Amino acid sequence: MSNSSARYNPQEAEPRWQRAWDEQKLFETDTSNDDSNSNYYVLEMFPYPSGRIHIGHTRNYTMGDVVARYKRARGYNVLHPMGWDAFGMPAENAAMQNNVHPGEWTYQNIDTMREQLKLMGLSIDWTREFATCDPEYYAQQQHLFLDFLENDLVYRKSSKVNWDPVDMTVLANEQVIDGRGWRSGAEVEQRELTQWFFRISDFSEDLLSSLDELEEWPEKVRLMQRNWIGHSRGAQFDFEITGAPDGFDRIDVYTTRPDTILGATFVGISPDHPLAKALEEKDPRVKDFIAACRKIGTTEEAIEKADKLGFDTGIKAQLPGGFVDNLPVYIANFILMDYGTGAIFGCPGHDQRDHDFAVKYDLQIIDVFRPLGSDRDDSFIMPEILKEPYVPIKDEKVEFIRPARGPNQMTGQEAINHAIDWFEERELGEGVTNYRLRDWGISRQRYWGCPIPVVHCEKCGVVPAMKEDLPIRLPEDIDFEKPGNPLDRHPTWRQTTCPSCGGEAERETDTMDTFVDSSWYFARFVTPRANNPTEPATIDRWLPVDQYIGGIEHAILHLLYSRFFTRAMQICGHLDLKEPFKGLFTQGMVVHETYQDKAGNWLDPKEVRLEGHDSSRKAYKIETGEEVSIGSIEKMSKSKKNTIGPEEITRNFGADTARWFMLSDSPPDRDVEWTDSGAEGAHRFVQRIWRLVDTWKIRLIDVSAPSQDIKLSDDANKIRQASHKTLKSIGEDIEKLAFNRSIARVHEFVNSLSNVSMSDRTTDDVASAMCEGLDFLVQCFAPFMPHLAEECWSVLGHKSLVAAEPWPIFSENLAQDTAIILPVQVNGKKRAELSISPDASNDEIEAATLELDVVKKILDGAVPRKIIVVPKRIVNVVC
RNA sequence: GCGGACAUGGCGGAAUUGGUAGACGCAAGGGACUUAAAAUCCCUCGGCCUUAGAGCUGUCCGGGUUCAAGUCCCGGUGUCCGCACCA
Repeated sequence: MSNSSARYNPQEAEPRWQRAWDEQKLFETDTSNDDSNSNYYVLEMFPYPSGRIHIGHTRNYTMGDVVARYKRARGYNVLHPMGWDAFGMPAENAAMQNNVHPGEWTYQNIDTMREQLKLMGLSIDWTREFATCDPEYYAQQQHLFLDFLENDLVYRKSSKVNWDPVDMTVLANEQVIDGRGWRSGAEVEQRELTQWFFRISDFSEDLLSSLDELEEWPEKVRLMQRNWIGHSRGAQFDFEITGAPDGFDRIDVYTTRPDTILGATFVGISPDHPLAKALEEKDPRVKDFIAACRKIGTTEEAIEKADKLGFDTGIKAQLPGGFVDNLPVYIANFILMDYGTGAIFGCPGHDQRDHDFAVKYDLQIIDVFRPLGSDRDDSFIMPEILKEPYVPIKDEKVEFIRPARGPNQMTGQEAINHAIDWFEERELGEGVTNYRLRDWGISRQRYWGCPIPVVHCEKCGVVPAMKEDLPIRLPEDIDFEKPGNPLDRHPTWRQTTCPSCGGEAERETDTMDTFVDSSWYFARFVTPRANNPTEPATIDRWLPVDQYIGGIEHAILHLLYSRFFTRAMQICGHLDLKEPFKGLFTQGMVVHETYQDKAGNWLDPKEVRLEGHDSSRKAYKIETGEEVSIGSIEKMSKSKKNTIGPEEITRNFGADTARWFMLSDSPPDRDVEWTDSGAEGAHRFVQRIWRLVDTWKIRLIDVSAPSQDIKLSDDANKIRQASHKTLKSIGEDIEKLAFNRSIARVHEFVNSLSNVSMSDRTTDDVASAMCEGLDFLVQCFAPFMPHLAEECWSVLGHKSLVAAEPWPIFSENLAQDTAIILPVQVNGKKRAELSISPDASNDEIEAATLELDVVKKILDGAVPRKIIVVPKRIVNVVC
């Protein structure tokens, strides 16, 4: 069966070993054990079934697979599942374009992609597979929704929402990027709709402060989440107002700079502020102004260009006690209703935006503090004098000129705290913490999503579905002829009875945001067929996920939602922890060169022939011979045609080569450039290992690895030292996910084993050390190239599967060198090397150093001032 | 504007966290084997040099600390990323 030819044939061997693993059910995990210390959960972000696996997926899953196989060898009970994030717009788009049911399209894609993934030889427990569009899964999600409803974690409100006019659905704030829909790219409009919201903002403080404990997360992701949650500390207080409509006698404002209150020269309110709305009804000019504000788009460009617009309402504001007085109240387009109170005071002396506004509307500019050492005089300063606002950096000390006369110095932060105290002492206002994070709107006006399990009853209002009625299934017979939500116009699906009164009622036709589906799937994998969302007895032995791996693009949305969901599930008793992912790793993308012809059309790498190298490289279109330009290296994308399919690589070189190449060279968190020569190089290495093993197999038939206590010849000992050293460093590097370094160590090990010549004169102890060395080698690269490893393992005479073997036992003693080489510096410059026993004392090293010819020559009889010996590192002679 | 990260040969990147800079790989050049090609094996591969040496120089630029700096400190430059009318 195994081929004994000089070349390894992955096309033949890979499926054979995949079958062997399957037959032994090697990767099926028993989650019911009660020894949670030996459990290890490694998970890669599950894919959307778009149709084909792309190379980026492959890199992601290979990383997880290396960890899974390594941890399994280290004796852990490893859980490594796979599923499908299967609801979403593309299925509906396909339905509209090709007249195919979204479900059919999705499940066909899943079948294709599962086959593609299986070619990679991943150690996945496929018995746990599910798709989020399986009714069995979304039934449990509906169950969670009802629990959330009971625990007041979800609510309904009418609000202005982001409406994507192309996808014809609502988007969460997180899904609006530069004012455009994250999927469609269409400019988002504002609409008033009644929507379901998850109370994520109630958890702002916890979500923020717990980030500090996520030590195995990249600092970058934690920082992005910190910024997104957006903590700010300030003061909230009321202005009294005069001249306003009945019922309005004060304006509540929020500020992070209460220390500038004495420089306030106007008050501004949002066009959506209740007071603005009241004024709008009485005064057509206000109505016109507000309409003008709404017209301005929310895109970045629009905001950049937009002028600061203000409308003087004629109302005057003052702080009780007369500290500031007679401030004009403006409606201003730059004030957001959903941050703080929707109203501010303006201090043009110390804020750029307020300054712009003041200049435009000719308002007073007053400064409150100035840089230390400034000799400006203590007086009101008009716009022409204070051309720029003075905005000190946070820790900068400033000198206050109001209210105190004379020196009054403190840093910005001290001043803010001081001002909050000032407000509180006078009972004018209070310190308030604000967050940027808004509640998560989850209603989507789409078909292909999880139905929200509630009904609308004329008599009883909004009534939750009964848990025994779950799942509320999506109807199969749907019509995609018209845009919008097909559930809305389905002839019968909406009609139901009210669970409360039994009368006629209508189903909710909105479905849940697909980010809900991915917010708890990791928990479901532990007991994927349970009759409840989780099995509390089992789940806490497996969560949190020990190592989660995925793209940085999910740094905010998915990872923040999952953290919220875990907390919400804890409140509902489905599990008992707050943080779902203990270790997080964000992997880089696979990128490729781009090619473009004269007309600007992108070309597939397969259509291009390359010539020359370095700066004289040229590319030609194979079909026409026309020279085409070589563009930048970019993320693989269909639009730029610079994609390479995983099958293509598997067909040419086998899965192991692809796996090896994608983890070589580039550190896993950085992008890796796919190049043909790199892939060929990886394949050459596969064959090189095969030759090494194949060469030695005959000689090793009657030999076994040397036992620990046996003394070996120097040659044999060197091999044994290299084996144990390599074993250690590869293990450490895999633990750190430094796959590129592990791979370099494997290369070095192969280089050194290849230097051992096999001849008739090879002694038995060398052969014995080689026996151990080759076993170690195969086990070390097995997590990376599992098929080749099995083939080598079997050729080396083992009856077992290497995938089921424990990691070899490392011995510190055997890794110990008999002599080490110390670099010798004189005045910090390397001049010589010293070969010496590793346990030589510093005195012995000093003495040996001074005996070196080079050192003697340089010293020329002089006595060195100092000799620095760093054990096992370096010697430096100072003279 | 605010916040953050990074900068090492022709290229991707190592460097035990202050201790031999350039591991390992890719590309390139030379040689061996072969009728030839592929495959394989061996050698060279940061720069400089009328002194080819255990020589000088060299990790974005300019300073500093240290016996010793790619690594630490101060000041610049450049690139990339996140957020952004957030009061």
